[in-house]
Amino acid sequence: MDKILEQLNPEQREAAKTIKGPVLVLAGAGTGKTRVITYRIAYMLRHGIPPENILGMTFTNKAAREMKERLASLVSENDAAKVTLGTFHSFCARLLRKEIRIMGFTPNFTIADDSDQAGIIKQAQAELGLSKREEIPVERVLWFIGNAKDNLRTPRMAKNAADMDFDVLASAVYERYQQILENQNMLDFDDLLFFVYRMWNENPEILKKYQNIYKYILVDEYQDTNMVQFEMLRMLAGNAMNICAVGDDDQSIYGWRGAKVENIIRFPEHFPNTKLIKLEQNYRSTNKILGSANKIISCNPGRYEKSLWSNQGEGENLKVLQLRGEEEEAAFIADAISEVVSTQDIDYNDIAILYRSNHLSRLIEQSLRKSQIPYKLVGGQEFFKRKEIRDAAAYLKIIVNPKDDQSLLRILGVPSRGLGDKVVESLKVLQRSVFLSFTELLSEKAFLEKLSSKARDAASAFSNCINKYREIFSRPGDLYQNVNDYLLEVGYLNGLLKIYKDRKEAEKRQENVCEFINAIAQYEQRYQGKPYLFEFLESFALLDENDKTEEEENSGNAVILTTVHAAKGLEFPYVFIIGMEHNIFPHERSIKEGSTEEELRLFYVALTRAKNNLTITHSGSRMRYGTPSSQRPSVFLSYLPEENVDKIEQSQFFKPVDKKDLAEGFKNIFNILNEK
DNA sequence: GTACCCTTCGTTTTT
DNA sequence: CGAAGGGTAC
Ligand SMILES: Nc1ncnc2c1ncn2[C@@H]1O[C@H](COP(=O)(O)OP(=O)(O)OP(=O)(O)O)[C@@H](O)[C@H]1O
Repeated sequence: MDKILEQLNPEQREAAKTIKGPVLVLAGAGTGKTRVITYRIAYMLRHGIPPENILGMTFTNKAAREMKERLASLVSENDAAKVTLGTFHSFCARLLRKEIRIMGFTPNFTIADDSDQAGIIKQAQAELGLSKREEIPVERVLWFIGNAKDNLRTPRMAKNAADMDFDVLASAVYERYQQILENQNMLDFDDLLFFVYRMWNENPEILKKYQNIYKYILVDEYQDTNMVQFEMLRMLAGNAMNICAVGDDDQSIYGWRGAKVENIIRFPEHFPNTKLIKLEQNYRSTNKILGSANKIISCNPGRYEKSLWSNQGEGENLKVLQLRGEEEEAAFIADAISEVVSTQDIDYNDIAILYRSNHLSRLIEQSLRKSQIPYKLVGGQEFFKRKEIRDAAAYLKIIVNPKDDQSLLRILGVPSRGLGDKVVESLKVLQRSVFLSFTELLSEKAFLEKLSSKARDAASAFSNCINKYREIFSRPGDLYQNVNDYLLEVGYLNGLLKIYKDRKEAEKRQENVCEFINAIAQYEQRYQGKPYLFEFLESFALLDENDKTEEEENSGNAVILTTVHAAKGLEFPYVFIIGMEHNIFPHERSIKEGSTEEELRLFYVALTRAKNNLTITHSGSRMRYGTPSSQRPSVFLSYLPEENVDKIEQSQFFKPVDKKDLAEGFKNIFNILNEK
């Protein structure tokens, strides 16, 4: 038999072999769905399908990279490299670099981050002349616009559909917002998908072109696709419908950002003559863990029952511990890890610590550092949200996209260079009559004439520097060197010391910026050939830099700290779940909104990450907004099957109660008593 | 135009 | 408790 197919069970094999027509693999956790995708691609390549014709969609960029590596080990590296693998967002971004002119943008468009978005929304509301009373909070507008785009609504459609006052106002803001984005040659995250959808929808010949390229489509984590993503897939799959989706409705955990489980449930309706395949063998977890997870998910009403079994043995009971406070919890985790690593055949990188929300990692990190336990914090875009990093990125964006006024506003006064609010005001005024972007205006006579001689000199110097580096960066390569030179010459690197008066803080910020520049160097090394600056920025905007495959520090041997969301699709021999408390997991807000079913699925995902050992902790008290609050254990804990769980004290974790030891101990005590 | 002090406020989850 | 934004005093 085929070498590739040998490594699959009969059901998986069936899915891998069926390369024509729609295939849906609907199966529980750890049953080898991702493996089906990978091996199916390998099988297709072995059977002469050109790699260029294959498109694989993953949920994260990291998953795409790992799949590519796995693929390279199954087929030739060359073939693997030619398969298109990525997230919907990165796929769309790359596609738009080639095709976006038809949508009235130019290929050097930049991607708006959320601070850009917030700024534009404020500007839009100001331009509409909304008073403080009428203004809608930025987050609500953001939600409205994102929701509209996910559901294929343009500003005009949103306006037409608006009936309530709020919708009327919000869609007006949406319209302004979109106009501002267009003026600045910017797209937001959701636009990446929506633009491709509209482009294909309105230009059949372009759709046709891509249908002829991507003849075979595979999608991982299909339960977390949203409406645009589905519509894109439906269009691209066309009549041939060579599409294979894998997923698990019980692991749908992104409903809050528009993902639709119906997509996977109704796949057979959407794609007629679907071959539906179910996988029931779990290759990941012991039966104690799998049984507990099955029991948990069965507490949700109205789901499609799945039967799952495992031959990974019975395994050990789950351990549940209550700690007095959060410091104790953090200390316990560190102690437990030290113990486990020194007494069992377990490495740091076999261990993961999972939690509901990012801030819960803080104390754990401190505690691990104190115990000198190497760890790696995944996801958590804290680093990229730092002011100094975003400022540095804005300096680069302004080079790539001269129309990016948002970035210019961001960095014009950072560090202060004599160009403040007054200058910004006159830029805005002038823009109403002279239709140029802010960077262009900076070197316009009409603008410079309005300034004091001091401001004029500052503006000219600044704009000369930008123009000089725009020229330099118009060629690919030498990014590291050029970025360094540029940030130095434009006064940003040294300016940091002026901006942050506290010495220590300034140095820390400078360090961060250096790390950012190092990321550019790493990107350059990874890249085959010479990258353009815009390519790095795109990779940066798509958070590609966020989850690089483990190399670097710790030689890869480190405990993983991650949210449950970011752990989706991963597996670890030894898992800790922390902060298992009411109002944390399930989250307070989900309780208020009545969306605890998704929280329970999230808990299911957390449990099913573990292969052999699972320890769950909750704390009796926790600081909330700087004041201590007493915490109750999560209801979810009471759903666990009692026979699979040991509720233990801290001390018992370190001295497992062994019946023989116990008997021995009693004997000794009796002996001592008798002697006396 | 800039520096610093004061309030306010809020905390899911992420491509 | 911390970040971030607004307001006031140089
Ligand atoms: N046929 C098989 N033979 C041996 N091991 C397998 C087989 N199929 C899958 N596995 C192993 O089972 C584990 C889980 O596989 P995989 O990650 O593909 O499952 P999944 O269904 O995608 O999981 P999840 O639902 O959590 O994303 C992996 O370690 C994989 O190597």
